[in-house]
Amino acid sequence: MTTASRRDRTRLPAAQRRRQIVDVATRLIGEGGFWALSMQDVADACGLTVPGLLHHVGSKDGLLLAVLDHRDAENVRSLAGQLGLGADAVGWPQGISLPRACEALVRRNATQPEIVRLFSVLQAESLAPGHPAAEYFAERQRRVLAEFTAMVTDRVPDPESLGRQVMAVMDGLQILWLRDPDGTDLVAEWLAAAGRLFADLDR
Amino acid sequence: MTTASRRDRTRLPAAQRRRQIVDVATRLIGEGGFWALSMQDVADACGLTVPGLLHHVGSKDGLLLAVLDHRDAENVRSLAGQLGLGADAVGWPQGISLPRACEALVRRNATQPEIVRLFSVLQAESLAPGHPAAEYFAERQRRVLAEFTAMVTDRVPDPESLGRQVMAVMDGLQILWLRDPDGTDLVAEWLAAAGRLFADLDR
DNA sequence: GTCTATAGGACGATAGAC
DNA sequence: GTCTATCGTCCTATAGAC
Repeated sequence: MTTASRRDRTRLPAAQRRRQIVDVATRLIGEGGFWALSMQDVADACGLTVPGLLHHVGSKDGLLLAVLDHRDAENVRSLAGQLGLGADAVGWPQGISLPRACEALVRRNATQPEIVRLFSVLQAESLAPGHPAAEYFAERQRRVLAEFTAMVTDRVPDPESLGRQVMAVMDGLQILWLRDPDGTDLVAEWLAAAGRLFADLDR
Repeated sequence: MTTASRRDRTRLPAAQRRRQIVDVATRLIGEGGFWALSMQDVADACGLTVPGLLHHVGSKDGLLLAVLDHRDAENVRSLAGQLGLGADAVGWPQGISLPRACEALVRRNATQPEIVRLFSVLQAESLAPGHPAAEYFAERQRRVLAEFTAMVTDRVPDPESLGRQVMAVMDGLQILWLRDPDGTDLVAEWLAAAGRLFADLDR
């Protein structure tokens, strides 16, 4: 348990406190999105006052970026482990087919709806030009598209188009699933869609 | 031009004033999302004070629902006209194939990115349980899925699964397109995806 | 029916003491 | 590293003028 029901009065080391703040904020943003997030709620859950919280993250936007950076690192680490690859790969796993990589990604996402909701909500929220995470998600979209495209280059007529369609289906299915978790089987829907998308891919 | 740069002092009929308010709010929500929307900004753009604005829409949530209802009506009307059908159909056009209906929808969406962004942002924002538009989008998702499913029943093995994939691709492509309008051709990407999704559909 | 004036409560952020 | 005090802005509600 990293939260505190009332005021702790404990003086934590900076790194440990920061980790606690990121964990709490990840949970709260996943529940209500970034705009609904109150610094007061985060501070309360950490046993801090609001200025105490701001001392660590600078601003509400700074808190958001800290959460996103931590999730990115966590995702890369976890996916590399799941695929039996070394954790030294800074970005995307090498030497694996796009269908296999996507399936691993979807299977992992299906086990953590709160994290998926955090990304789904923020990805759409950040379509607004001035959003604090706009540049983060723009860069992320460019990076993922480049990785997906590279994995099917020379194997299909239009690799970039297939890459976009794969991204679109994964993101779109996540939204359908989050709004109706019991009526939608994320993994099954993805595998069905993948069968159609990757039909003409030589494996 | 339905906005006012300063205070108008004009006394408009209720229906006309309401229409003006909805138009202004539609634009502002499309630019920054619902959470970033300030009632003060809406009132200013309409030449009103904030309580004057609230008299017409009741609350900020009421304003949001008024915007969504108006867009729904507008979309149905426009799509029916585009497909050469009567405007008496309350819901979805009858007697038309799913691929044709989707193509018409995508072609129309490609001409109005601001409206598409409004729906994309709100759809994701409303994944948060307490969001004022949560029930609206949940109902909308059920309705669209039922309509899509009905249009391919008895023509594919798993009509509901295909319906979900079609919804997912359309929503997902819109997000990719909105973040990179110049690098993404929404209609072309949809047609390419549709070719894969509807491959085994007897037309 | 339509609007102005005003006030309450919550939020993000800053300055400065300990 | 954490606190108290304070500011400006926002949404909402009420009372009452036209």
